[in-house]
Amino acid sequence: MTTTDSGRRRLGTTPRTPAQKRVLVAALELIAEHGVSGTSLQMIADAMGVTKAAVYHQFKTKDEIVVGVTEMELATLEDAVAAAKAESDPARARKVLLTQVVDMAVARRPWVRTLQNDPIIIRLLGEHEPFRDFISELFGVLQGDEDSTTARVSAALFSGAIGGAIINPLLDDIDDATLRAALMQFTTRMMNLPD
Amino acid sequence: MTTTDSGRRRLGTTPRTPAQKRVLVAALELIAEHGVSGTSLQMIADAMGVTKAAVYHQFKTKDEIVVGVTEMELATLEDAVAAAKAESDPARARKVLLTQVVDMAVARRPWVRTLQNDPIIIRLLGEHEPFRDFISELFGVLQGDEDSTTARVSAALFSGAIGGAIINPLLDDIDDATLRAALMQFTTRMMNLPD
DNA sequence: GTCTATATCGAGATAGAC
DNA sequence: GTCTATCTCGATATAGAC
Repeated sequence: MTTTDSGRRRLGTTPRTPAQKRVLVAALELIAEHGVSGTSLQMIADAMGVTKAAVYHQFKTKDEIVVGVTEMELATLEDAVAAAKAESDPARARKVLLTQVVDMAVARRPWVRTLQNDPIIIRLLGEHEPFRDFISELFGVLQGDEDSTTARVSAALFSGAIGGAIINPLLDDIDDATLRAALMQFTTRMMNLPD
Repeated sequence: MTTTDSGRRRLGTTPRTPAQKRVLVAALELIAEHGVSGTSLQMIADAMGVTKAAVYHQFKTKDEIVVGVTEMELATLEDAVAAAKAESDPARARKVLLTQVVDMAVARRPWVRTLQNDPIIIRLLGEHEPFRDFISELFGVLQGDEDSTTARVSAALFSGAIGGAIINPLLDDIDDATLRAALMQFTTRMMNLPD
């Protein structure tokens, strides 16, 4: 199925040709490292071993590529949000979601920084409706459907700590498993979750 | 004086003409909003009401402007680091430093995101020796001079949480005082500091 | 689906007058 | 200290052949 329970169109269900997927994969890696503004179509084309014109044949504008890449990555969280919403207990729902978010963030360290901080992605997340809806749904679960200031600050601290810690050069030499464990311990303590 | 106890040259002591200061102030605001790559010299010139050539007369390259802006902002933390190092008790030293860092981060919300996440600033912080030395000194105090994995993860979580929370759109409508209090409560709990 | 070639624009940067 | 004018390069983007 391509729609969620709330009627929203699932992210990542846009049909893509193999050539389009190759563009998105190449663009993802470059954008994660250099940011959107720092990544040119020439760099993407070079990474693929083709010319700029070939890339333009797949996507009409650079914006479409950025949207495509963002959509592809956010899609990995769709299942986590769905699973969390299926839980009846809000605390357990948060636990389920947080575990998945931490896993995803650790597995994709470089991209998380860009997703959370690149000025162009930020603007995109605010202006592109499917992204807005998804983010809003995700943070809704994180806040446990209560709109207290404390809940919002906790959710923001959580996402900031994850995003910030994961890309801090201080932690470059810490392996994924250790980092994941430390982050889970931290988030569990911060957000008063069940073990 | 322009050197620290450890012999390092203090950041922010570079002599600047008034015209240079005007450039840095204009550049700071633009870079904070659009990132380094997203800020052109034309944008800086327009914001100042002069031409590009006038800007180039003050700084030979865009890189020098970026270095200048970064130096100017990091300089606001020099006093905090000095005060912290003057404390004999490591726990109290961290407390002093954290308080100042939180204050600075809250007061300069948009810039903190760029400082921590812009790819070009990141590279600069790693390559420009004065910046490397300062950052290293700052994190040294944060870690309390013990090199355990836990201390490093805590320091990284701290800086990530501050940076991430401060610019999260979720918290845009929370006033500075409330945000500062929430961050202090969080950091105190996270890093096992005295109240 | 990919190519060569090209158009157009804006970027960083410089020369020299005032 | 600022200006006009200009250079060069690389960016996004398009046209049309294979």
